[in-house]
Amino acid sequence: MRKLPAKLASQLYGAAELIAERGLDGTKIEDIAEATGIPKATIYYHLDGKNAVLEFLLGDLLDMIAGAVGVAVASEENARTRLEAAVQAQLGVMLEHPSLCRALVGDLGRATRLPELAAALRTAFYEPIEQLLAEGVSDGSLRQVADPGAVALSVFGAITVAGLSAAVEGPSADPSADAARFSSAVSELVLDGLATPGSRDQRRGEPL
Amino acid sequence: MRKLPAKLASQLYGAAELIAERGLDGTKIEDIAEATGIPKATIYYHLDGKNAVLEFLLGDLLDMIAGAVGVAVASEENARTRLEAAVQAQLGVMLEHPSLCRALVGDLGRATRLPELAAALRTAFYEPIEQLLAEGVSDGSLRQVADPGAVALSVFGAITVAGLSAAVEGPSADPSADAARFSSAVSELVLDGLATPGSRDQRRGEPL
DNA sequence: TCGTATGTTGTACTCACGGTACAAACCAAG
DNA sequence: CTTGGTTTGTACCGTGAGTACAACATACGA
Repeated sequence: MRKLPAKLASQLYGAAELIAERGLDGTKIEDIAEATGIPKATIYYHLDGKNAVLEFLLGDLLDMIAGAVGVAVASEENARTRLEAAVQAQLGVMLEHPSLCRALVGDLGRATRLPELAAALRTAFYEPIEQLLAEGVSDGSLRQVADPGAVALSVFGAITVAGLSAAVEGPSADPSADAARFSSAVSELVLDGLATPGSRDQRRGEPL
Repeated sequence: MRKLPAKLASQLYGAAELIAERGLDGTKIEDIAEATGIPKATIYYHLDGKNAVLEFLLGDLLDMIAGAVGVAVASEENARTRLEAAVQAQLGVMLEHPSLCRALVGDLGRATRLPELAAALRTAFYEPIEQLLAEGVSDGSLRQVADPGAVALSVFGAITVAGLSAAVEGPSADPSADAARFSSAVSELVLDGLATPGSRDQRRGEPL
Protein backbone atom coordinates (compact mmCIF):
# COMPACT_ATOMS: atom_id res chain seq x y z
CA MET A 1 0.00 0.00 0.00
CA ARG A 2 2.78 2.46 0.80
CA LYS A 3 4.52 4.21 -2.08
CA LEU A 4 1.84 4.69 -4.63
CA PRO A 5 3.13 5.87 -8.02
CA ALA A 6 3.61 9.62 -8.44
CA LYS A 7 1.06 9.87 -11.18
CA LEU A 8 -1.71 8.39 -9.10
CA ALA A 9 -0.70 10.51 -6.15
CA SER A 10 -1.14 13.67 -8.12
CA GLN A 11 -4.45 12.49 -9.50
CA LEU A 12 -5.66 11.77 -6.00
CA TYR A 13 -5.51 15.44 -5.19
CA GLY A 14 -8.49 15.82 -7.42
CA ALA A 15 -10.50 14.29 -4.62
CA ALA A 16 -9.46 16.82 -2.01
CA GLU A 17 -12.00 19.43 -2.96
CA LEU A 18 -14.73 16.81 -3.00
CA ILE A 19 -13.89 15.48 0.42
CA ALA A 20 -13.52 18.97 1.80
CA GLU A 21 -16.96 19.85 0.54
CA ARG A 22 -18.96 16.84 1.55
CA GLY A 23 -16.86 15.10 4.15
CA LEU A 24 -15.47 11.65 3.66
CA ASP A 25 -18.80 10.01 4.43
CA GLY A 26 -20.65 12.14 1.99
CA THR A 27 -18.17 11.09 -0.67
CA LYS A 28 -18.61 7.75 -2.38
CA ILE A 29 -15.63 5.84 -3.62
CA GLU A 30 -17.27 6.01 -7.00
CA ASP A 31 -17.25 9.79 -6.73
CA ILE A 32 -13.58 9.75 -5.93
CA ALA A 33 -12.96 7.46 -8.84
CA GLU A 34 -14.80 9.78 -11.17
CA ALA A 35 -13.22 12.96 -9.83
CA THR A 36 -9.68 11.63 -10.00
CA GLY A 37 -10.04 9.53 -13.11
CA ILE A 38 -8.67 6.53 -11.25
CA PRO A 39 -11.05 3.62 -11.49
CA LYS A 40 -12.33 2.13 -8.30
CA ALA A 41 -10.55 -1.15 -8.80
CA THR A 42 -7.24 0.64 -9.15
CA ILE A 43 -7.82 2.67 -6.04
CA TYR A 44 -8.39 -0.52 -4.10
CA TYR A 45 -5.35 -2.10 -5.63
CA HIS A 46 -3.09 0.54 -4.08
CA LEU A 47 -5.02 1.80 -1.13
CA ASP A 48 -6.69 0.08 1.78
CA GLY A 49 -9.95 1.92 1.38
CA LYS A 50 -11.55 5.27 1.84
CA ASN A 51 -9.67 6.09 4.99
CA ALA A 52 -6.41 5.49 3.24
CA VAL A 53 -7.30 8.15 0.70
CA LEU A 54 -7.82 10.65 3.46
CA GLU A 55 -4.73 9.41 5.22
CA PHE A 56 -2.66 9.95 2.13
CA LEU A 57 -3.94 13.46 1.47
CA LEU A 58 -3.69 14.67 5.04
CA GLY A 59 -0.38 12.96 5.58
CA ASP A 60 0.99 15.03 2.76
CA LEU A 61 -0.41 18.25 4.18
CA LEU A 62 1.00 17.48 7.57
CA ASP A 63 4.40 16.71 6.10
CA MET A 64 4.41 20.02 4.30
CA ILE A 65 3.54 21.88 7.47
CA ALA A 66 6.04 19.99 9.55
CA GLY A 67 8.67 20.69 6.92
CA ALA A 68 8.02 24.40 6.62
CA VAL A 69 7.78 24.88 10.35
CA GLY A 70 10.90 22.81 10.82
CA VAL A 71 12.86 25.14 8.59
CA ALA A 72 11.47 28.20 10.33
CA VAL A 73 12.40 26.84 13.70
CA ALA A 74 15.92 25.87 12.74
CA SER A 75 17.31 29.36 12.20
CA GLU A 76 19.85 31.07 14.41
CA GLU A 77 17.51 33.76 15.69
CA ASN A 78 16.16 33.87 19.21
CA ALA A 79 13.08 31.83 20.05
CA ARG A 80 10.71 34.77 19.91
CA THR A 81 11.67 35.55 16.33
CA ARG A 82 11.58 31.91 15.37
CA LEU A 83 8.12 31.65 16.87
CA GLU A 84 6.97 34.38 14.55
CA ALA A 85 8.58 32.59 11.65
CA ALA A 86 6.91 29.35 12.60
CA VAL A 87 3.51 31.00 12.75
CA GLN A 88 4.08 32.48 9.36
CA ALA A 89 5.26 29.17 7.95
CA GLN A 90 2.34 27.19 9.26
CA LEU A 91 -0.24 29.67 8.06
CA GLY A 92 1.52 29.94 4.73
CA VAL A 93 1.22 26.25 4.03
CA MET A 94 -2.32 26.07 5.30
CA LEU A 95 -3.56 28.90 3.16
CA GLU A 96 -1.86 27.41 0.16
CA HIS A 97 -3.88 24.25 0.55
CA PRO A 98 -7.30 25.31 1.69
CA SER A 99 -9.16 22.25 0.57
CA LEU A 100 -6.80 19.93 2.38
CA CYS A 101 -7.31 22.03 5.48
CA ARG A 102 -11.04 21.88 5.10
CA ALA A 103 -10.84 18.14 4.71
CA LEU A 104 -8.76 18.06 7.86
CA VAL A 105 -11.26 20.00 9.98
CA GLY A 106 -14.13 18.12 8.49
CA ASP A 107 -12.75 14.73 9.27
CA LEU A 108 -10.69 15.60 12.28
CA GLY A 109 -12.25 12.79 14.23
CA ARG A 110 -11.33 10.20 11.69
CA ALA A 111 -7.89 11.73 11.35
CA THR A 112 -7.15 11.46 15.02
CA ARG A 113 -8.39 7.89 14.99
CA LEU A 114 -5.84 6.98 12.30
CA PRO A 115 -2.75 6.37 14.43
CA GLU A 116 -0.23 7.45 11.84
CA LEU A 117 -2.07 10.70 11.26
CA ALA A 118 -2.53 11.40 14.91
CA ALA A 119 1.21 11.25 15.37
CA ALA A 120 1.80 13.41 12.31
CA LEU A 121 -0.66 15.95 13.64
CA ARG A 122 1.27 16.18 16.83
CA THR A 123 4.64 16.60 15.21
CA ALA A 124 3.40 19.00 12.58
CA PHE A 125 1.44 21.30 14.81
CA TYR A 126 2.04 20.98 18.46
CA GLU A 127 5.56 19.86 19.17
CA PRO A 128 7.46 22.66 17.44
CA ILE A 129 5.51 25.21 19.46
CA GLU A 130 6.10 23.45 22.70
CA GLN A 131 9.79 23.24 21.96
CA LEU A 132 10.04 26.87 20.98
CA LEU A 133 8.36 28.04 24.15
CA ALA A 134 10.85 26.13 26.22
CA GLU A 135 13.77 27.52 24.25
CA GLY A 136 12.42 31.02 24.59
CA VAL A 137 12.59 30.76 28.33
CA SER A 138 16.20 29.62 28.10
CA ASP A 139 17.35 32.34 25.77
CA GLY A 140 15.34 34.98 27.54
CA SER A 141 13.25 36.02 24.56
CA LEU A 142 10.01 34.56 25.89
CA ARG A 143 8.42 34.84 29.26
CA GLN A 144 8.32 32.02 31.78
CA VAL A 145 4.71 30.99 32.28
CA ALA A 146 3.05 29.06 35.07
CA ASP A 147 1.76 26.20 32.95
CA PRO A 148 3.87 25.79 29.80
CA GLY A 149 1.92 22.80 28.55
CA ALA A 150 -1.42 24.55 28.65
CA VAL A 151 0.02 27.69 27.12
CA ALA A 152 1.65 25.78 24.29
CA LEU A 153 -1.70 24.18 23.61
CA SER A 154 -3.36 27.57 23.44
CA VAL A 155 -0.76 28.98 21.13
CA PHE A 156 -1.16 25.98 18.93
CA GLY A 157 -4.91 26.56 18.98
CA ALA A 158 -4.59 30.22 18.16
CA ILE A 159 -2.48 29.52 15.11
CA THR A 160 -4.33 26.51 13.87
CA VAL A 161 -7.84 27.81 14.24
CA ALA A 162 -6.87 31.01 12.49
CA GLY A 163 -5.49 29.01 9.59
CA LEU A 164 -8.39 26.63 9.49
CA SER A 165 -10.96 29.39 9.49
CA ALA A 166 -9.14 31.20 6.78
CA ALA A 167 -9.16 28.02 4.74
CA VAL A 168 -12.84 27.50 5.29
CA GLU A 169 -13.68 30.99 4.03
CA GLY A 170 -13.19 29.75 0.54
CA PRO A 171 -9.82 30.21 -1.14
CA SER A 172 -8.70 33.77 -1.41
CA ALA A 173 -7.27 35.54 -4.41
CA ASP A 174 -3.91 35.98 -2.74
CA PRO A 175 -3.10 33.27 -0.22
CA SER A 176 0.30 34.58 0.69
CA ALA A 177 -1.04 38.04 1.46
CA ASP A 178 -3.64 36.47 3.68
CA ALA A 179 -1.01 34.37 5.35
CA ALA A 180 0.96 37.50 6.13
CA ARG A 181 -2.10 39.26 7.46
CA PHE A 182 -3.15 36.39 9.67
CA SER A 183 0.28 35.59 10.89
CA SER A 184 0.95 39.13 11.99
CA ALA A 185 -2.38 39.14 13.83
CA VAL A 186 -1.57 35.87 15.55
CA SER A 187 1.95 36.96 16.43
CA GLU A 188 0.66 40.21 17.81
CA LEU A 189 -1.71 38.33 20.06
CA VAL A 190 0.65 35.63 21.14
CA LEU A 191 3.62 37.85 21.80
CA ASP A 192 2.12 41.03 23.18
CA GLY A 193 -1.30 40.01 24.45
CA LEU A 194 -4.35 42.17 24.49
CA ALA A 195 -4.26 43.90 27.84
CA THR A 196 -3.56 47.61 27.75
CA PRO A 197 -0.56 48.84 29.71
CA GLY A 198 -2.96 50.52 32.10
CA SER A 199 -4.83 47.36 33.00
CA ARG A 200 -1.83 45.08 32.91
CA ASP A 201 -0.71 45.60 36.49
CA GLN A 202 -3.78 43.99 38.06
CA ARG A 203 -2.35 40.54 38.59
CA ARG A 204 -4.73 37.64 38.22
CA GLY A 205 -5.26 35.70 41.42
CA GLU A 206 -7.03 32.42 41.83
CA PRO A 207 -10.08 32.53 39.60
CA LEU A 208 -13.11 30.48 40.66
CA MET B 1 -39.09 16.04 15.75
CA ARG B 2 -38.42 19.03 18.00
CA LYS B 3 -39.25 18.75 21.68
CA LEU B 4 -38.54 15.20 22.57
CA PRO B 5 -39.72 14.17 26.05
CA ALA B 6 -37.38 14.92 28.93
CA LYS B 7 -36.98 11.31 29.85
CA LEU B 8 -35.73 10.32 26.43
CA ALA B 9 -33.51 13.36 26.31
CA SER B 10 -31.73 12.30 29.46
CA GLN B 11 -31.41 8.74 28.24
CA LEU B 12 -29.84 9.96 25.04
CA TYR B 13 -26.85 11.22 26.96
CA GLY B 14 -25.93 7.62 27.43
CA ALA B 15 -24.83 7.67 23.82
CA ALA B 16 -22.42 10.57 24.21
CA GLU B 17 -19.54 8.51 25.45
CA LEU B 18 -20.06 6.00 22.68
CA ILE B 19 -20.08 8.61 19.96
CA ALA B 20 -17.10 10.36 21.49
CA GLU B 21 -15.15 7.14 21.45
CA ARG B 22 -15.93 5.79 18.02
CA GLY B 23 -17.26 8.73 16.10
CA LEU B 24 -20.76 8.86 14.74
CA ASP B 25 -19.88 6.62 11.83
CA GLY B 26 -18.37 4.01 14.01
CA THR B 27 -21.52 3.96 16.06
CA LYS B 28 -24.48 1.95 14.84
CA ILE B 29 -27.98 3.05 15.62
CA GLU B 30 -28.39 -0.32 17.24
CA ASP B 31 -25.48 0.51 19.53
CA ILE B 32 -27.11 3.76 20.48
CA ALA B 33 -30.34 1.94 21.12
CA GLU B 34 -28.60 -0.51 23.38
CA ALA B 35 -26.54 2.08 25.22
CA THR B 36 -29.46 4.37 25.90
CA GLY B 37 -32.12 1.73 26.38
CA ILE B 38 -34.28 3.44 23.80
CA PRO B 39 -35.29 0.98 21.10
CA LYS B 40 -34.38 1.81 17.57
CA ALA B 41 -37.98 2.23 16.45
CA THR B 42 -38.54 4.80 19.17
CA ILE B 43 -35.45 6.72 18.26
CA TYR B 44 -36.69 6.97 14.71
CA TYR B 45 -40.11 7.96 15.90
CA HIS B 46 -38.72 11.12 17.50
CA LEU B 47 -35.54 11.82 15.66
CA ASP B 48 -34.74 12.16 12.00
CA GLY B 49 -31.82 9.79 12.14
CA LYS B 50 -28.30 9.49 13.38
CA ASN B 51 -27.38 13.05 12.64
CA ALA B 52 -30.29 14.26 14.72
CA VAL B 53 -28.89 12.42 17.71
CA LEU B 54 -25.62 14.26 17.35
CA GLU B 55 -27.44 17.48 16.68
CA PHE B 56 -29.42 17.11 19.85
CA LEU B 57 -26.42 16.34 22.03
CA LEU B 58 -24.18 19.03 20.64
CA GLY B 59 -26.97 21.57 20.52
CA ASP B 60 -27.32 21.11 24.23
CA LEU B 61 -23.61 21.53 24.85
CA LEU B 62 -23.50 24.64 22.75
CA ASP B 63 -26.47 26.09 24.58
CA MET B 64 -24.78 25.50 27.88
CA ILE B 65 -21.63 27.19 26.72
CA ALA B 66 -23.46 30.10 25.20
CA GLY B 67 -25.44 30.48 28.41
CA ALA B 68 -22.47 30.40 30.74
CA VAL B 69 -20.42 32.72 28.57
CA GLY B 70 -23.41 35.00 28.20
CA VAL B 71 -23.63 35.40 31.94
CA ALA B 72 -19.91 36.00 32.27
CA VAL B 73 -20.00 38.65 29.61
CA ALA B 74 -22.97 40.47 31.03
CA SER B 75 -21.36 41.76 34.20
CA GLU B 76 -20.49 45.37 34.95
CA GLU B 77 -16.74 44.88 34.93
CA ASN B 78 -14.49 46.17 32.19
CA ALA B 79 -14.03 44.08 29.08
CA ARG B 80 -10.66 42.73 30.11
CA THR B 81 -12.07 41.27 33.30
CA ARG B 82 -15.11 39.95 31.51
CA LEU B 83 -12.87 38.29 28.95
CA GLU B 84 -11.19 36.41 31.75
CA ALA B 85 -14.58 35.44 33.10
CA ALA B 86 -15.71 34.27 29.67
CA VAL B 87 -12.63 32.11 29.26
CA GLN B 88 -13.24 30.58 32.64
CA ALA B 89 -16.92 30.01 31.88
CA GLN B 90 -16.30 28.35 28.55
CA LEU B 91 -13.60 26.08 29.86
CA GLY B 92 -15.72 25.27 32.89
CA VAL B 93 -18.58 23.98 30.81
CA MET B 94 -16.30 22.15 28.43
CA LEU B 95 -14.45 20.30 31.14
CA GLU B 96 -17.70 19.37 32.79
CA HIS B 97 -18.82 17.61 29.64
CA PRO B 98 -15.75 15.99 28.20
CA SER B 99 -17.50 13.37 26.17
CA LEU B 100 -19.72 15.90 24.47
CA CYS B 101 -16.60 17.88 23.64
CA ARG B 102 -14.90 14.83 22.26
CA ALA B 103 -17.94 14.10 20.17
CA LEU B 104 -17.80 17.66 18.95
CA VAL B 105 -14.18 17.50 17.82
CA GLY B 106 -14.66 14.10 16.38
CA ASP B 107 -17.57 15.04 14.24
CA LEU B 108 -16.77 18.67 13.71
CA GLY B 109 -17.24 18.30 10.01
CA ARG B 110 -20.68 16.91 10.35
CA ALA B 111 -21.52 19.49 12.97
CA THR B 112 -20.59 22.37 10.73
CA ARG B 113 -22.60 20.82 7.95
CA LEU B 114 -25.73 20.83 10.10
CA PRO B 115 -26.92 24.41 9.61
CA GLU B 116 -28.53 24.80 13.01
CA LEU B 117 -25.39 23.60 14.75
CA ALA B 118 -23.12 25.74 12.67
CA ALA B 119 -25.00 28.80 13.81
CA ALA B 120 -24.99 27.62 17.42
CA LEU B 121 -21.23 27.06 17.19
CA ARG B 122 -20.76 30.63 16.11
CA THR B 123 -22.90 32.16 18.80
CA ALA B 124 -21.57 29.93 21.54
CA PHE B 125 -17.90 30.30 20.80
CA TYR B 126 -16.93 33.06 18.51
CA GLU B 127 -19.33 35.94 18.77
CA PRO B 128 -18.97 36.70 22.47
CA ILE B 129 -15.22 36.99 22.04
CA GLU B 130 -15.48 39.22 19.07
CA GLN B 131 -17.88 41.46 20.92
CA LEU B 132 -15.72 41.61 24.01
CA LEU B 133 -12.68 42.60 22.04
CA ALA B 134 -14.54 45.48 20.51
CA GLU B 135 -15.85 46.62 23.88
CA GLY B 136 -12.40 46.40 25.38
CA VAL B 137 -11.13 48.91 22.89
CA SER B 138 -13.98 51.26 23.77
CA ASP B 139 -13.52 51.05 27.51
CA GLY B 140 -9.76 51.11 27.25
CA SER B 141 -9.14 47.82 28.98
CA LEU B 142 -7.96 46.02 25.86
CA ARG B 143 -5.52 47.08 23.22
CA GLN B 144 -6.53 48.16 19.76
CA VAL B 145 -5.19 45.63 17.27
CA ALA B 146 -4.60 45.88 13.56
CA ASP B 147 -6.92 43.08 12.53
CA PRO B 148 -9.63 42.53 15.14
CA GLY B 149 -11.38 39.79 13.20
CA ALA B 150 -8.28 37.66 12.88
CA VAL B 151 -7.29 38.25 16.48
CA ALA B 152 -10.76 37.31 17.73
CA LEU B 153 -10.46 34.12 15.75
CA SER B 154 -7.13 33.34 17.36
CA VAL B 155 -8.40 34.01 20.83
CA PHE B 156 -11.34 31.78 20.14
CA GLY B 157 -8.93 29.12 18.92
CA ALA B 158 -6.70 29.44 21.95
CA ILE B 159 -9.59 28.93 24.33
CA THR B 160 -11.35 26.24 22.41
CA VAL B 161 -8.38 24.09 21.58
CA ALA B 162 -7.25 24.23 25.17
CA GLY B 163 -10.67 23.04 26.29
CA LEU B 164 -10.94 20.42 23.63
CA SER B 165 -7.53 18.98 24.36
CA ALA B 166 -8.29 18.87 28.02
CA ALA B 167 -11.49 17.01 27.25
CA VAL B 168 -9.69 14.54 25.05
CA GLU B 169 -7.16 13.71 27.78
CA GLY B 170 -9.80 11.60 29.44
CA PRO B 171 -11.95 13.10 32.15
CA SER B 172 -10.01 14.35 35.13
CA ALA B 173 -10.70 13.78 38.79
CA ASP B 174 -11.47 17.43 39.37
CA PRO B 175 -12.85 19.21 36.33
CA SER B 176 -13.28 22.55 38.01
CA ALA B 177 -9.70 22.62 39.20
CA ASP B 178 -8.57 21.84 35.68
CA ALA B 179 -10.81 24.54 34.33
CA ALA B 180 -9.20 27.02 36.68
CA ARG B 181 -5.71 25.90 35.71
CA PHE B 182 -6.37 26.07 32.00
CA SER B 183 -8.28 29.28 32.10
CA SER B 184 -5.55 31.07 33.95
CA ALA B 185 -3.02 29.79 31.43
CA VAL B 186 -5.16 30.95 28.54
CA SER B 187 -5.84 34.33 30.13
CA GLU B 188 -2.17 34.80 30.83
CA LEU B 189 -1.40 34.18 27.19
CA VAL B 190 -4.21 36.18 25.71
CA LEU B 191 -3.84 39.19 27.96
CA ASP B 192 -0.13 39.49 28.51
CA GLY B 193 1.42 37.61 25.63
CA LEU B 194 4.65 35.73 25.74
CA ALA B 195 7.27 38.24 24.76
CA THR B 196 9.66 39.32 27.50
CA PRO B 197 9.81 43.02 28.28
CA GLY B 198 13.29 43.06 26.86
CA SER B 199 12.31 41.75 23.48
CA ARG B 200 9.00 43.53 23.30
CA ASP B 201 10.30 46.77 21.77
CA GLN B 202 11.33 45.22 18.46
CA ARG B 203 8.18 46.03 16.52
CA ARG B 204 7.12 43.58 13.87
CA GLY B 205 7.25 44.98 10.38
CA GLU B 206 5.83 43.48 7.24
CA PRO B 207 6.66 39.81 7.31
CA LEU B 208 7.17 38.15 3.94
C1' DT C 1 -66.89 1.97 29.14
C1' DC C 2 -65.82 3.06 24.97
C1' DG C 3 -63.36 5.72 21.16
C1' DT C 4 -59.76 8.24 19.52
C1' DA C 5 -55.32 10.18 19.52
C1' DT C 6 -50.77 9.78 20.61
C1' DG C 7 -46.78 7.36 21.80
C1' DT C 8 -44.01 2.77 22.07
C1' DT C 9 -41.90 -1.17 20.30
C1' DG C 10 -40.81 -5.57 17.60
C1' DT C 11 -40.15 -7.45 13.12
C1' DA C 12 -39.36 -7.59 8.66
C1' DC C 13 -37.99 -5.31 4.74
C1' DT C 14 -35.36 -2.22 1.15
C1' DC C 15 -31.49 -0.27 -0.66
C1' DA C 16 -27.11 2.18 -0.96
C1' DC C 17 -22.49 1.71 -0.58
C1' DG C 18 -17.89 -0.13 0.96
C1' DG C 19 -15.24 -3.64 0.01
C1' DT C 20 -13.86 -8.17 -2.35
C1' DA C 21 -13.12 -11.63 -6.08
C1' DC C 22 -11.64 -12.54 -10.25
C1' DA C 23 -10.58 -12.72 -14.89
C1' DA C 24 -9.08 -10.37 -18.81
C1' DA C 25 -6.04 -7.19 -20.65
C1' DC C 26 -1.83 -4.43 -20.57
C1' DC C 27 2.99 -3.51 -20.26
C1' DA C 28 7.48 -3.73 -19.00
C1' DA C 29 12.11 -6.31 -18.73
C1' DG C 30 14.86 -10.19 -19.76
C1' DC D 1 7.64 -15.28 -25.65
C1' DT D 2 7.41 -15.41 -20.95
C1' DT D 3 6.95 -13.84 -16.54
C1' DG D 4 5.42 -10.71 -13.05
C1' DG D 5 3.58 -6.59 -11.75
C1' DT D 6 -0.18 -3.36 -12.74
C1' DT D 7 -4.73 -1.80 -14.56
C1' DT D 8 -9.46 -2.21 -15.11
C1' DG D 9 -14.35 -3.96 -15.75
C1' DT D 10 -17.88 -6.64 -13.72
C1' DA D 11 -20.19 -9.21 -10.71
C1' DC D 12 -20.89 -10.06 -6.18
C1' DC D 13 -21.46 -9.92 -0.77
C1' DG D 14 -22.35 -8.00 3.81
C1' DT D 15 -23.50 -4.35 6.68
C1' DG D 16 -26.13 -1.03 8.50
C1' DA D 17 -29.30 3.18 7.83
C1' DG D 18 -33.72 4.08 7.29
C1' DT D 19 -38.80 2.65 6.44
C1' DA D 20 -43.25 0.16 6.83
C1' DC D 21 -46.35 -1.60 9.55
C1' DA D 22 -48.88 -3.93 12.86
C1' DA D 23 -49.61 -4.77 17.67
C1' DC D 24 -49.83 -2.83 21.93
C1' DA D 25 -49.91 0.74 25.73
C1' DT D 26 -51.68 4.91 27.68
C1' DA D 27 -54.43 8.96 28.40
C1' DC D 28 -58.44 11.41 28.34
C1' DG D 29 -62.74 13.30 27.24
C1' DA D 30 -67.66 11.95 26.21
